Amino acid sequence: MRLSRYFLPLLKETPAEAQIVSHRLMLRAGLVRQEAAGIYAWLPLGLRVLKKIERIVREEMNRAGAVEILMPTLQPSELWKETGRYDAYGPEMLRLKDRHERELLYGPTNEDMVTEIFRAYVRSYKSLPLNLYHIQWKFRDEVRPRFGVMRGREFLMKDAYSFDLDTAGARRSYNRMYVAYLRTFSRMGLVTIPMRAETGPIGGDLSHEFIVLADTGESQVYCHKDLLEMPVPPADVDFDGDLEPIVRQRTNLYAATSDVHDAARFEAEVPADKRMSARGIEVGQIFYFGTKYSKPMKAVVAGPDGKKVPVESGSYGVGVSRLVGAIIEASHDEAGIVWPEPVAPFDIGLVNLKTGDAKTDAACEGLYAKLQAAGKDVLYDDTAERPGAKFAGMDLIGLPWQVVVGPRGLEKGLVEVKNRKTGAKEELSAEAVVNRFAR
RNA sequence: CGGGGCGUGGCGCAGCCUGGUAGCGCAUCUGCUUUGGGAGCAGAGGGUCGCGUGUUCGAAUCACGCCGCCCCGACCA
Repeated sequence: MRLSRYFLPLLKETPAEAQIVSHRLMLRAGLVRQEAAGIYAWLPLGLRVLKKIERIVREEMNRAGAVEILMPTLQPSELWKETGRYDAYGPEMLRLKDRHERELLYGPTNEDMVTEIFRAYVRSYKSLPLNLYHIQWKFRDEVRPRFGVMRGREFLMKDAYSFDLDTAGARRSYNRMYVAYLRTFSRMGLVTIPMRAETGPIGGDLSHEFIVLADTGESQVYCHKDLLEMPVPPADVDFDGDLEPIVRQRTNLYAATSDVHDAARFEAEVPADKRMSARGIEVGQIFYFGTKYSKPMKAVVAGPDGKKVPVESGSYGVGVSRLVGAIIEASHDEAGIVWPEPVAPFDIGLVNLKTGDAKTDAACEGLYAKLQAAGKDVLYDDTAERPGAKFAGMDLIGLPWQVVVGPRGLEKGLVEVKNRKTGAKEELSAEAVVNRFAR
């Protein structure tokens, strides 16, 4: 992408409303624009990140055997009345009426609807286990939206729902999501710790929150330090096999959010030098809730004995839009964002220090073409800005690599490659740069 | 929902207390000079001060009402 033809509104000054660093940087780097409290428009650069995160989530869900669907944002009130949640959910649910005075709601979650879909088609235990997920916008009319996209009212969430014949099966489904989440967040460059958590209004009796440690996090968490060093399950982990050892390796160690924290147990179970208390951002949560929805909604299947039983379910959420903020909280410096490569909006920022200079332009065009041919996403700054402004802009938007081309280096036949994260710079020939990034 | 704060060119702010019809920096546009870490000079355009009502000869400024946004707390992916 040529910057001169792109839409990248960078802000030199920080908008007054933004308090935390990820929000400030998202506004300054032109990722999002706030349209109302907790409601954001995604600008080109932010959308690219959102899509990359979404893709990783999708790949790992599919790997774990979940099946993607897409449910609507608007739902009829009837489903929610069946489960009793229409009244129970309260003012956080946005309710509206269509022209025929029919009651609709903007979905804050989808247990009711997915259970309706399940019961409409599935009759036998032979169709189980089943895990249906979608990635869709949600709306929760939070009393107090804040922290930019970290606590928006409208947000993009991946929500998965598992269906099993019995509790043992449900436990296996839960474990699959547990392991899938470890992989998902790790691929985004995040260190997450699964923590025992309260189940909240969703219901159920087994739940873990996946927490990214960050000083600005909303949750106070307590855990065993070794959880930070746990190996991430490999890509070829067998999701049809026994995942219990992987899960237990972690759940054996103390980890809890403040809601369920037990100080006495913490001190008894964790040696003093291994105790860690910190702030964290919740980026995902998994629940097992059994027959909470299948019973009232009569989502039943015939078991091997021919008897109909309500299915055992769980739900599994990932805050996709929240992750954009969470990743920035976990990865930035004074100059701006430092994107982990897998979620960076572009792989490489190509900086032309002197547009209009024939040799510099030619060298840049050559690199731009070859790097793209090598499969890299390149943002080519071909604008007439001054070098200083270009450097500052590139650092702000945080692309992992900067390739800097100017007359001074070209005299020696060299261009500069800078690693945004380490700040390390090296001078290479244009050819060597292409080879560096070619796979 | 309780408490606090803010709303003035695109952005960041001053002016408000002590009413007299709007100012600064950045950005934008033009020209010249610059060009390896957010350039310099000269010039130009752009706002009737969130909305409404009231007080007053006169309201960005005072009063009342409304709307929007932010922060702290309780609640949540």
